[in-house]
Amino acid sequence: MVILDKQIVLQAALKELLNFQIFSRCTLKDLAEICANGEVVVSQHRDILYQMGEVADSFGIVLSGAYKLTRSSPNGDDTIVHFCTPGDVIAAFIMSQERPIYPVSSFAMGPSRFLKIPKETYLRKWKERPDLIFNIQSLLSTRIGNMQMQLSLTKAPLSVKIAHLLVDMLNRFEDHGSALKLPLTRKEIADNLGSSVESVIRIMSDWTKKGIIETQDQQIKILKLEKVIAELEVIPSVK
Amino acid sequence: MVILDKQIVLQAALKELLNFQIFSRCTLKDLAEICANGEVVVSQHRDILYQMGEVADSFGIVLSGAYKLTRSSPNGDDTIVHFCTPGDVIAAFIMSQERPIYPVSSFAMGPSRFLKIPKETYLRKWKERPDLIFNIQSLLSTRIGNMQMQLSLTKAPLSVKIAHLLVDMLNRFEDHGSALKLPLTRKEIADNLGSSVESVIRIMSDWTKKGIIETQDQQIKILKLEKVIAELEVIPSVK
DNA sequence: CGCCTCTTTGAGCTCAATCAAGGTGTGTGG
DNA sequence: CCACACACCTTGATTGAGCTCAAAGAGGCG
Repeated sequence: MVILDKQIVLQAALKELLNFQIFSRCTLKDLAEICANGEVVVSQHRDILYQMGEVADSFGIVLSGAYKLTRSSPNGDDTIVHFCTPGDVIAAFIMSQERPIYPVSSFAMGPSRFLKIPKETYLRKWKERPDLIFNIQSLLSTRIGNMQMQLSLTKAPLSVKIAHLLVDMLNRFEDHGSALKLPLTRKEIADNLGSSVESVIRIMSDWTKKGIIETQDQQIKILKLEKVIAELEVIPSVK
Repeated sequence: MVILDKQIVLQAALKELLNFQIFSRCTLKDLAEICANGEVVVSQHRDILYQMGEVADSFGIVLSGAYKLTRSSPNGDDTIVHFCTPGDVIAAFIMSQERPIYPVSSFAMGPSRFLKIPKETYLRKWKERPDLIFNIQSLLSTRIGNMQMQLSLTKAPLSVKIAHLLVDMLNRFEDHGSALKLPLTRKEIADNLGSSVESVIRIMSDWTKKGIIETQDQQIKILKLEKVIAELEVIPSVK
């Protein structure tokens, strides 16, 4: 009975996958193969999905909600390396390694769902499909592009970085209006940008006062997108 | 005659490729296929290989020397996104896109050599070889790992970042002793770490005075590796 | 010889980190 | 049900690492 349930849930998940670009050219039958022995994981806020350093025996795709990828340093503070939103793959890149190790930890941000696929399926099914690999590669290069952008912003003032992050996050959920569809705390923003919570708060409070953004229940809403984008163009005067 | 020359040069280059891990499992015959219509580009210091924003019709592998990947911002300062050393591929990740555009510019650092391969060869030969694609993917994930590491160092003091960079660069040329095998200016270090030249100089001058490093002709030599590594562990005291 | 790149040093200033303290809402165990 | 812990947000005061600006010396090159 439980097994039957799982099958049903999996079937439903497969249909969801069709919406994501990576699988846009797949049929349901394809997906059934590709996701063989897959399992839908339902996570609560702050649940851990993968632990950095563990041997990686599975990977997967974010179905709904969001997961943050963190890398913890010896002392307390960890860095958020990436926010994974629906359609994002987690750990797929390392599946082709001999004995893969998760390079980062993954935590759920709010209630989320994840389609977990065993490594074996990857080796047996994914490897044979260049089209899939390329799609993953293009996801990867998007990710790299983002990171490069972030790196090139290191010299920029904090307000620019925050603005950039908000705009970026908003773009991912284009269809859902001006509110970020995931609970994003100021601490998380700080951990992602490599700054302190207090500084982030100071800037965002300012924006809130000016009516540029609004926060309710950790759901950030951007009221005046133009103003946020204007922040991005605060380029120090060039001679 | 010229063509013959080119063929000879190419043949020699193919042999060099055998030393790199990506091709470790290839035969010379394989390589001849993979590098069909390839061409060895000889670059001088500061020569540009690829221009950010241009349509990408070729990619390739660094044979010797080094290239820096830079991303220039609207105002003057550009960021160095990656240092490519022998065995590194450039632009291979974007070859599978419809109409790829170089996302960064590539400049030679000192005299360097690059094996340039047309996009067409990629589409006809590389695509069919999952093993190659995986090797590229693993290069990519190494690159991502590095960037993540760099991101997680954003909060660290500048000295830690510099130390990290030096150790990282040294590890790439493991066999060649304690000197970095590429001309690396302080400006370039600054551009890579997102800091100012002056700050980099201040820290490195200090190290030079202490006899930890030595610079001759932009060749940085690490005299006391332990001391540099010790810098990495300057973890702010935790309560 | 003038131009360019790279390095160096000093002085002043600024952004954001740190420290400190307080507020709110939620879960949890006595 | 209260107390306590915990996660998150907020504000103020202080401080320092590193940026900016300025000025100059040292090769290398056409």
